[in-house]
Amino acid sequence: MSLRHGLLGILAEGPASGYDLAGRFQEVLGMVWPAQHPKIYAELGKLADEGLIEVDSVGARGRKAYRITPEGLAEVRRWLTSTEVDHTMRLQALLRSVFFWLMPADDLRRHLEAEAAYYQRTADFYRELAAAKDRGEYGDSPPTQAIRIAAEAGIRLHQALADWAAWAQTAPLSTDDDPDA
Amino acid sequence: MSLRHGLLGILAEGPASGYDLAGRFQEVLGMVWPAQHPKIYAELGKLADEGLIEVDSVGARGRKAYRITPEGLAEVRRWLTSTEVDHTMRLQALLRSVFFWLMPADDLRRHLEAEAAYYQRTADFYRELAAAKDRGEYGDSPPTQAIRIAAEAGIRLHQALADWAAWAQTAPLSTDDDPDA
DNA sequence: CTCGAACATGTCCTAAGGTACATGTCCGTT
DNA sequence: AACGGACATGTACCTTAGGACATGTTCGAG
Repeated sequence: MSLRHGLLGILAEGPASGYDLAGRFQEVLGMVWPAQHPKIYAELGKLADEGLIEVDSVGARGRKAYRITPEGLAEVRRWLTSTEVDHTMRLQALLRSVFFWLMPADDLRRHLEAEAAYYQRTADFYRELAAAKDRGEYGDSPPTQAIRIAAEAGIRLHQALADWAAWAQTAPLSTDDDPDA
Repeated sequence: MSLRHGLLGILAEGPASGYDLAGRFQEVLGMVWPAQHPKIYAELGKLADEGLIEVDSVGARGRKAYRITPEGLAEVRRWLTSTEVDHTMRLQALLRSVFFWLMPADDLRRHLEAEAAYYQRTADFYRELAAAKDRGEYGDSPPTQAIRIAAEAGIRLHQALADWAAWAQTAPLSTDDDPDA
């Protein structure tokens, strides 16, 4: 249940509406923790019921901005410092790699090339994000510095996968070329 | 819905029981695609209903070994070659890093050290696995070669995270040292 | 022969995630 | 004045994941 803490963490930066939060999860956070607006609105309702957040203001078009409460701030801090990190890494690309031997050699080559290109693109995206932060385009507030650190992980992870996909094309593997079996 | 394809892929290597599959998912696959036995038994039932696998033999202690059918094999191949890769990378450690600025500096330092140690350990685990494969301890059948490739990804990803955690300790970050707020 | 560990399969319930559906507002352009 | 796009919030439903519970068997060690 990390979504609630993700929401609390973003709200710790300042008040935001469900729509705002959905946007944030879409752009940057979405690559590391996808969340759709229905889940977000539902979770915000629960957090408000529990007193971890409260309505800050109601604006035009029914916009409801939430503000984190002291209890909510304490809860994110507790999560960050006192709970075990879940190291689960569900990567479909890696699951697929276990079954590469079932792919015709030609399809596999194309697949690895596409994968390498995708990961390289994504690594470059994070590289650009990091560069923009380093140029000071987003200021240097603590939240911005933290996102810079997260971006570095994005760069390193995706570059590692891009290099891996390139390496995999040179690795020995007898593929099963007969699709009729 | 990758679990079904994960099961089909393992069964493509040869007949296995739900218990066997749970074991396989626990050891190696578990790090990339966790699955508990209740899910596995349920999915095996569905796969059998759809004719993608069938009961191969019933042994002692109610052991039911399943065998992949030609339709099942075609389905894994279809999944591998004709479906889009889901690049979602849900990493709690990365989500947390976005909120590092909320952690007291001392807790953060300890946290990053523990994280670095964990990732280094895991990278070394995959390194040992890869070395064993390279020494030929598991033969050199196509499935073994594929697992060697997957292990390489495990090494690179976890090493990247270990290096990142070490780097993060040197990155500029004004943390919020006041837990009462 | 007894007992514990590993073998072996399953049900049930809850939580979490994802898609589709549904509704209404405000603003800028044509 | 009409319309489209971005803003904004929600409900309903279905699938997937995970933990708790439940049951019975075989085998080896003491």
